[in-house]
Amino acid sequence: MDKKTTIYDIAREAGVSTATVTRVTAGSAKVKPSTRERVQRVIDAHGYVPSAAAHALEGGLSNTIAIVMPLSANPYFTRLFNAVYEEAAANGYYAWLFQIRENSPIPRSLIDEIIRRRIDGVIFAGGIWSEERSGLSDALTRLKHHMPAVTICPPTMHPDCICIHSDLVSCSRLPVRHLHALGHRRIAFIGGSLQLRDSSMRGENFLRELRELGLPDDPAYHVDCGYNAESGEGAVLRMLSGLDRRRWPTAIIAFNDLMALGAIKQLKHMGLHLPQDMAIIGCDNQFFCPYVDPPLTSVDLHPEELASSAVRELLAAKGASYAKFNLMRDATLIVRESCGASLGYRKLG
Amino acid sequence: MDKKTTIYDIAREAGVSTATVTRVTAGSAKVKPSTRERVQRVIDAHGYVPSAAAHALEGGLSNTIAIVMPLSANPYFTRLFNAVYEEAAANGYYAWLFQIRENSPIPRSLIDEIIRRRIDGVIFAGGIWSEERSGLSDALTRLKHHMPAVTICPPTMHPDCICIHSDLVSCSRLPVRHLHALGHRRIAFIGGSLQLRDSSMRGENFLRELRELGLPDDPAYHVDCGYNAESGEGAVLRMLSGLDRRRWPTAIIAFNDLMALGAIKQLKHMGLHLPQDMAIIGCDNQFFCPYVDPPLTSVDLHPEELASSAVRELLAAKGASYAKFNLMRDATLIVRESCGASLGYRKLG
DNA sequence: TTGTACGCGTTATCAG
DNA sequence: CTGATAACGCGTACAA
Repeated sequence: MDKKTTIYDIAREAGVSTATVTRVTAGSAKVKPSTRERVQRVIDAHGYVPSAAAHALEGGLSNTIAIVMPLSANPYFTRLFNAVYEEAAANGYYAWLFQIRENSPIPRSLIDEIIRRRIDGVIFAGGIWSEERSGLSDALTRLKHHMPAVTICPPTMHPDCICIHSDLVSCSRLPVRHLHALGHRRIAFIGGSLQLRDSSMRGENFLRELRELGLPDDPAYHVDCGYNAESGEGAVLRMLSGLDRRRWPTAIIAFNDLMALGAIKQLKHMGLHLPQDMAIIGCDNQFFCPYVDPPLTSVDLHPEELASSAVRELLAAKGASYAKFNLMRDATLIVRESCGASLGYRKLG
Repeated sequence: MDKKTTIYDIAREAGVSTATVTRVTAGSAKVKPSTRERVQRVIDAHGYVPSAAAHALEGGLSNTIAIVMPLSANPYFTRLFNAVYEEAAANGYYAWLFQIRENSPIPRSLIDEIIRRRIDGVIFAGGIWSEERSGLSDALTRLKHHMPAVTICPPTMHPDCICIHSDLVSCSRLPVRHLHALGHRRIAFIGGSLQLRDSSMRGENFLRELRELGLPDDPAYHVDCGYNAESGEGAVLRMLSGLDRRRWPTAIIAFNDLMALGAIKQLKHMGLHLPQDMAIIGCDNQFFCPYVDPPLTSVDLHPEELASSAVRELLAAKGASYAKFNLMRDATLIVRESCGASLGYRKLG
């Protein structure tokens, strides 16, 4: 690493003033071609690039938005981030990802860091936060004076953020009604922890749907667990082994596709044939769904659209004093074979 | 957004000098407790946080490393990034992800941006770059004067980077020898484009292994295609439909697990039983491998270790004029059921 | 077309 | 313990 060359070095070596160097780098004002060329030569020779820090200090913007998400291997978050990155880029911004440990609160120091760097706005994503324990509320309050914030997670009442979320009602309704229409009567839900906001809301909605259809809302059909494939495996094992075979559900809805993957493995391991012996529906419509055996029916929450809306709203809110509002995106059921629809028969639960 | 409050505002309102405010925020020097408390109160009231830009200008560091990767849904890159992020955090750094379009060269403007922001070092990841067409070489040359660089991809001869890579020989050898030991004689490889560096090296190594074992290196057993599940599907279809059934391979090695996923779907669709009728081995040992039917045997390239080594070497290289060197990490074969090992029989090709 | 001089927000140095 | 002040690198008025 050479010791950093500054605009002064360039100016001196090219025999011009710093102002002229700026004129060349910014490409803006008129500079005599011969001068411009001479300066450019020196710039190239040194590989000189103006410092963003000095520029920002001088009034330039950081052109950066932050996104805060749980550190997770779940591709849902990759999709979310990629879409944020793309939409930001389309608007001339860079997206900076800050990760937090799953199930631990947003560190105060992280928010400080984001403020320190004078970032233009923040997106908080990750449905699994319980608002109270997550520190989200604190974070929004502290951020309030500095930059706009958007959340992509279950609706928040906090006044200092725009809140973009999936339609958690249709997210439960779609698979339940679909299974019901196929003739299923005993439907189970394996979902993340009831302690956490997103999964408990989904769980509640699930139960409401069952009741509306007059189906049994047996607590044994609702298993609390983690969020990955392994959790799905364990959940199915626990649920079925605790139940007399005649009371087994005929269909399972999983909180996400990872869990569905685990559930399928466990069901096959127990000798069941899918979807004949058990229908299953996941959530997130991940890339692997068409490749699961049987191909996995799943609810698509359209994370890419949530993400691009989030970026647009964030940038629109910038500078202006923005009003809090919620924006909801429909869910879509993508029917494949794991729910048995293609069998063309109506199961009688 | 309030108009930004500066250290001057705090100083004035607390009736002290800016120096004292710094002493309070930095927590370093001695300040009379009563003064400190008074200043802190004003700071809290305004939610004041010192600007990183001004700090950097004054000589402070950015404490940021960049990682440049292809924009991809492949979870391999998520694992890589997450590990970089964690290792960086463990060393007091933030990792900033910059994405580039798959198969397009690294934009000059991106490198400029990274220099502009005075980032402390860069990691380039993504095995699929052909060095010449990727602009990697240019990028390294331009970066040379500004910050150290580490690549995580096939070994580069470029003098201005530390190069960390997987052992591409064992990556081909492990699955080929394993299948050979199981009795397979006609082994195929479906790999990314031969145009690109990583896949062509893997392809060559694959052929060399076949020859060393005296197996047929029929060109029909080597299909060129993309990198996702869909590509895998197509590759299998093209390969098998172009081949007399008696000449079909008895085993397929896929460039990565995504392609293996697609291959498996296509093979089942053609009515084959796995692994009896066809063994298959993937690469990357992704989270879904144990949940594929049959569970997918895969080569683990240990991306997390590549990533953390990259960060450590990068930080070690910082400031010092560093020497170019290569660092190679072994691959590991994770045997599951898709290669038929558990069948305990030796197939005679 | 070009140069001079100041301000941006911080920290560090040095004097009190 | 505290305050005044000089950098830090850049862009931008304003002047020439």
